[in-house]
Amino acid sequence: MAENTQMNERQREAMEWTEGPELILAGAGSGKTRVLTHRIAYLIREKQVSPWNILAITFTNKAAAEMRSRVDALVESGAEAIWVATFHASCVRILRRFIDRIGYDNHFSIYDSDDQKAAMREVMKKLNIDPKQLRERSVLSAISAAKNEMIDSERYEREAADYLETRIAACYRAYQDLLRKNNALDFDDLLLKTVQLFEADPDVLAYYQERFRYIMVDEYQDTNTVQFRFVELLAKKYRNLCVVGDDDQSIYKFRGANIKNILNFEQAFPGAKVVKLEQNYRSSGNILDAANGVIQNNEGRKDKRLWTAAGRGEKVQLRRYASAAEEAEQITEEIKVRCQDGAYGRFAVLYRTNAQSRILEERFVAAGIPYRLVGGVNFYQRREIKDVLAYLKTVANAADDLAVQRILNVPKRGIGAATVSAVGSFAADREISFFEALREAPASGIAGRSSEKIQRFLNLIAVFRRESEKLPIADLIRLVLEKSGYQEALKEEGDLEAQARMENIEELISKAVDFERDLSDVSDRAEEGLPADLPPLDRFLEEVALVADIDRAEEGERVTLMTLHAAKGLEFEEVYISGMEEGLFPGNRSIDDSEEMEEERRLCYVGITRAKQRLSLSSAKSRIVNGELRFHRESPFLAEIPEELIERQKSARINDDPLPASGAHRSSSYSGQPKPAAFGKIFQVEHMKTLPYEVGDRVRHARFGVGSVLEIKDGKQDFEVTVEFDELGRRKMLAGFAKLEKLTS
DNA sequence: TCGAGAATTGTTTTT
DNA sequence: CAATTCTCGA
Repeated sequence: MAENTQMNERQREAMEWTEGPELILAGAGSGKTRVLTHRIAYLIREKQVSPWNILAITFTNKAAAEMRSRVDALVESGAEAIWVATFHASCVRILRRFIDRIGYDNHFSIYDSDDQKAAMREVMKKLNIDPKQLRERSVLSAISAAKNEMIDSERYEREAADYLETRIAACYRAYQDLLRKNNALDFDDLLLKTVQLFEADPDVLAYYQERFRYIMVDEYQDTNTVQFRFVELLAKKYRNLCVVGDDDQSIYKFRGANIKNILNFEQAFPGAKVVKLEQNYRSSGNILDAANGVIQNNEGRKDKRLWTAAGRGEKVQLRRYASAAEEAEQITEEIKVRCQDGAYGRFAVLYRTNAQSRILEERFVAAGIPYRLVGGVNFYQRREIKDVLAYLKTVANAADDLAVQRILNVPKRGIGAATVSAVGSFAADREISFFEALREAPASGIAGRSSEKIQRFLNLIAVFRRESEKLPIADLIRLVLEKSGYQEALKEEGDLEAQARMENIEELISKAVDFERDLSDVSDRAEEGLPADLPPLDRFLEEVALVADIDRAEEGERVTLMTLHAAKGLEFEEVYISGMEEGLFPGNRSIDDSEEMEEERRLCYVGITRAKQRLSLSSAKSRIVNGELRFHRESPFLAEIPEELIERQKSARINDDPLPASGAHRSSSYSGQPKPAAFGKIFQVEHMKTLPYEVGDRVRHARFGVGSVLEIKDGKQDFEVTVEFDELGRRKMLAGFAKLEKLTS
């Protein structure tokens, strides 16, 4: 929505209420970000509030960045002083400064989910718990749930009701000890420790209460109990708390989001002003009514109904296909037909699970339609990136045993599991860190034959540490790659995958360059009187820990492919939601649980309301899930859309054999059956015969620049394309990975 | 100690 | 189906 259009009455009312608690119930597409940003500008301009006293909290980095730039555009001066950050980033900032007050070291590492898994594995080994009996995953999620509810390990132990919980309690305690020993916090700890800090140290709390006199929280329906407490504590003194949310868009229950936070806001903050934003500026009437039709089946929601001044628009398209392959093919085809002007950015294809993206991607590549895949495997989770980061972490925080262990034998140095466990138990005996144990190992003969190799490793790290003092991070990474032999090992592998890894590392390096440039630009920390002693490397690692994905340049017009969750907060002219099937969306687990069903329904509501002009919902009669062919009926949500809004089409390829009755078996899996001959034959992708370019074409690569295609070879999974780049010379790459763009000139 | 091949296992969704 | 873990031979 354009920033300069007039605000409607409700929006203005919400904006102008600045003193005391306020709940803004902002339906999808009702302009809530607009209200928030204008409210900030209003506080500063009309109410003479210092930007310094404003805190705006979001959930995602994307949302924070978006809000930041819109506020910057609106506020003429002093905008940098406004704190706009995610919950996690805010907490890190506070903890870096004050966590020593509750007995931690300010230089803590932040563990991501992989680190957590590794830590838990170690814990369970130590406690002699069979990982088959009790999965580390489920222990971790139990711990996470506990932390979200602010239950520490002691209390968990006390309240453990059965044997299983007792075991988990033991893991919890040991896990927490391990993190503590490694000087690390996990994501949940960031919030929990901040709240504990506030509760333990009135001075710190008072400092931040005074600082943040005006607090705004976006996506309030997604807050969990710790987050609520965090906000509640901060707002306690001035009570200028404004939360914006939509209970119908609460889709993160699995992550501890407590929908009661929004439903009971008025009880928690008596005298709260409540404003409902119900006018939708995004979708056409039919789409909006479809959304309303679905969501009204949920109970226990705040009463509201979105309306629009726009016309009916096109009807909602409902499609039924014979197979997931056909679905993907038809969606691709339709987009191609509907997009004559090449403005592919208008389209998005949404789905329930990331696994569904692959089949779509294949078709997009085959059709030569540019697309952008959001989510999936995080950039920072890739092996090579984690390896490099582990080197950096080792340099920055030698107490981070996990990082040290990760790189000790990467690349291969002939230091194996036997040595690691010997050094590990040596470290445990002496109560020293793994790294220190490594240092002493050669002398005390612990490591035996590996002593020399360990010594070489230690020297390597010592060099890095020395150099890290004076080198920019990017150069340090290059040094690590070279001296550690990592680069050479990759080169030796020599295949395209190795090259892709190298490219990713290059991307990390350029990220580091950007980071340090930004750092020298404006340092918002400096003016806050933060001890400037936090070295750039530490800050870089911190940033990287809190950012899920690298923001790849969004150059060019591309169709967006992403999960429904990732789509929240976005909008597109035309939206395709694929896989509208019972058993997939809603998932099998949700079907006999009404709370889960409501969550899925909200997710469906979120998906529908992303569409501005045209919405297409499709399902496939058969689809391969986890390697087995499954048959699904249409999602029950489709039946909740009023018939008169719908335009239906059914694939001619569907035969009308009835599907088995629903209650018969919960998973309608037919895995044992022989495949009908029709499958595979008809839908076989004729091996991506169509790349959008051919030999001799001029193409552009996101980073390598412009070049000419020399050769296209039919590889195992993808085409191998050789390009002669003008600047960088000859490179071989996978077509799917390199995403080359044909130049028309 | 390491790599290749076999076996097994799993799914939501993410800061 | 694909990613991870396991097992075994060298």
